[in-house]
Amino acid sequence: MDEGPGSGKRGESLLFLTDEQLRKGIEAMFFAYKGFTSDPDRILEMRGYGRAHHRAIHFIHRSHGTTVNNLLAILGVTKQSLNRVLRSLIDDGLVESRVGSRDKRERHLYLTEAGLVLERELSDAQQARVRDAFRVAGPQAVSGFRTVLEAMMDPEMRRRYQRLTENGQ
Amino acid sequence: MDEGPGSGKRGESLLFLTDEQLRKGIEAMFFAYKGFTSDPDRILEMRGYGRAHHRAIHFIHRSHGTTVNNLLAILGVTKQSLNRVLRSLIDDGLVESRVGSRDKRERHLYLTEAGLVLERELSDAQQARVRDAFRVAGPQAVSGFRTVLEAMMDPEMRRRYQRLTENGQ
DNA sequence: TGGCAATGTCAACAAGGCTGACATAAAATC
DNA sequence: GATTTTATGTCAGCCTTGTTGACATTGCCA
Repeated sequence: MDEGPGSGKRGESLLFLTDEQLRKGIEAMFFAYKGFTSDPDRILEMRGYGRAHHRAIHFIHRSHGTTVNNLLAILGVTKQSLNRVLRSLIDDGLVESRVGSRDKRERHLYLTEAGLVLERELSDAQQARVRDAFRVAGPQAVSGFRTVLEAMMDPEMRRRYQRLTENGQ
Repeated sequence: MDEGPGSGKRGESLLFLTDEQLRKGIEAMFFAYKGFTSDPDRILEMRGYGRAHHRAIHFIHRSHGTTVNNLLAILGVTKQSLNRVLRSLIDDGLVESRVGSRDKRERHLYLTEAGLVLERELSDAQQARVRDAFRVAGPQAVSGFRTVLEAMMDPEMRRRYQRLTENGQ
């Protein structure tokens, strides 16, 4: 390793900020994210869906009646990209799109009964893995895990995340 | 929330395993991973590369002279998929492929000077974000972060991760 | 009434996964 | 020494999911 920025030990209490420690963290993110998505991916595949469908289902479930625009902002994709996914979910009867009552331009999105069933299935699979990991790691580690992840988000996404998690606390 | 598996409080010390806590963890992974990759992605885009190129560059740098087969196992993709990426990196003079001396069927992969430059650029961008997050969160949180991520990996990937991180400790 | 906002849709393109098939060279094995 | 297996590369085609650009509809609002 060369002496790039952040190399070496800058102080007795900063040993966790060496290049080597940072690299471990980076690689841990890579490998963990793979595991994180692998269980739901297997379920989605059987239905002919992909990760994008899971994300849409998750956040529609999370915020019943959310608008398309809001969903776009949370997911951070283009409307054309989201629309493709949403179309298939609506056509398959997993998501319902209702015209807004206050503002009739808006569409409010809800999971149907069938949508809730799939959501539960995906959620169970993903939660099982996260729960096991949390249990093995313990409460203190989990707290640290969340703290670091939050610090890693883009400010705009952090705001959205915090807004999502503060209700339902 | 319904009473799915893992719902509710099972004991005074298990409040961190409620569905709500798990969901926060899941959403934190989603939002954090976005931030985690956004800085390198911007650099890659200027060169006409994508995430797959970054991953290849990272692990070739990490393990100088690794074989194609080894890289395939670490990345968890097909050889056709990796080959496409590797081809462009070799053609662009960022990666060198040398015939193995012991086993001449194998190709050993190395970053060239130009490859090292790009690696450093990508690495600096990603490390800057992770370093800031680590610094803000503190050593204890970082330790918990790594513990949870490790517990979240597939066993096979965890073994690979640990093998990678134990040398160069 | 005119303009802006929310949504949907068509078309085209790119990245990066995948499968299947086939080729070559070298190692390993019988 | 002949055969099989391994490591790699490559062609072709398919899928998901992201992108841009253009355009239409509807409805809110000033």
